Amino acid sequence: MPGAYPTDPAANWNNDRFGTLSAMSHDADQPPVAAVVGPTAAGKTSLSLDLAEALGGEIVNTDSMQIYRGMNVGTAKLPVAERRGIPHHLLDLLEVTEPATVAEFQSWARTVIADCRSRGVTPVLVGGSALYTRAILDRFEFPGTDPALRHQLEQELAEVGPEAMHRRLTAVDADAAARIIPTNGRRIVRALEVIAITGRPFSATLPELRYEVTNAHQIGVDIPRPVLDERIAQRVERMWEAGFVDEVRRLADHGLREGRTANRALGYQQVLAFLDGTISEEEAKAQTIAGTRRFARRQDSWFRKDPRITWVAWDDPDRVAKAVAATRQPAG
RNA sequence: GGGCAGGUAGCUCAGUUGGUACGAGCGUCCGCCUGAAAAGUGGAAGGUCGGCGGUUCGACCCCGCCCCUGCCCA
Repeated sequence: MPGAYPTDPAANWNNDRFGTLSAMSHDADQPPVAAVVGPTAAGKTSLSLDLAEALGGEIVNTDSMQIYRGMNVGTAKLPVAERRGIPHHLLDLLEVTEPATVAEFQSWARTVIADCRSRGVTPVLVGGSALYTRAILDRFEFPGTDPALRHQLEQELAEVGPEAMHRRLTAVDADAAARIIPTNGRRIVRALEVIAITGRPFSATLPELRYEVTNAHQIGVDIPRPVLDERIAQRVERMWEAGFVDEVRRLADHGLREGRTANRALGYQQVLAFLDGTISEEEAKAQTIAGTRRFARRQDSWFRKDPRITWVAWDDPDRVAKAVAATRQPAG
């Protein structure tokens, strides 16, 4: 199984991190942008391949974890041999020790999208990271970040707790504080960071549902929860059979534990706990299944409230045709 | 056949010296989310306290019988 994936990014055509920079055109004639969304294990990958083939498109990964080199089995990354010769972008760009961030991903993805379109190719985005997809397609502007400051705030959070930090936030920005629940330390820290950096109130909130990228279309894979739950259990089972534990062990040797984001990935964090002796292997597997189901429900609630998404049933025989039709609809 | 322990929310278990179940974790459902998003976080709905009978003003908690589960002795 290992070896089925590119290990040397330079030899892999996925690695277009420094791809052609072409300004995003607002020309309505250019190819549309398709995005296949939905919960994990619903069948996004397969639909996206069919869609890309039908449209002569290329795949753009919008999955926050498949961007990591070496994280293959656990992220259900499609092996090169199964990609049907279709170019796949934004895979295997980072080492597990490197943090991934939405802002960076947004910029990479937009560059790739513009590049595809400039060549007359339809980008087909695929991934279950709802925030990433929205950050790419909608109008998102991220205030900067300051690692040192962030670190300091997190230190304080660990010491005094979220409520105390929240009171601090209230003092400097009552409006922002009112919108953040006092127990959500993560968001409180980010708000304080942004305020410190910009010297202005933390006004960053989710923008309205409006495409910033022209002629974009989202296709959601609709699947009943009982079916999805079963598929998740089977997928995790197969991951184990495919050597998932070995993959994690190998990545652990490459610093997975020291990472900021990669080691939080579903399955990886559980297997790490198993390797550290905190839980048994069976518990690791069970927790991976449970965690993935929980995640799938969270994804669902994100996508469900986006009325722009065209939903197609996971098992609809005409789903590809429907996805093609949705992508070819006039922009709007 | 006898003994012991236990049968309380979908699951694992707290709890009431008899006065309307104070429950908890998990799950389920619903929600929030701008540089960790496969992360982080809030809320809600769920129980005739194994069954039948008795004692009592009143029982999930006491008594009797029965059923089920686990362990032990024959």
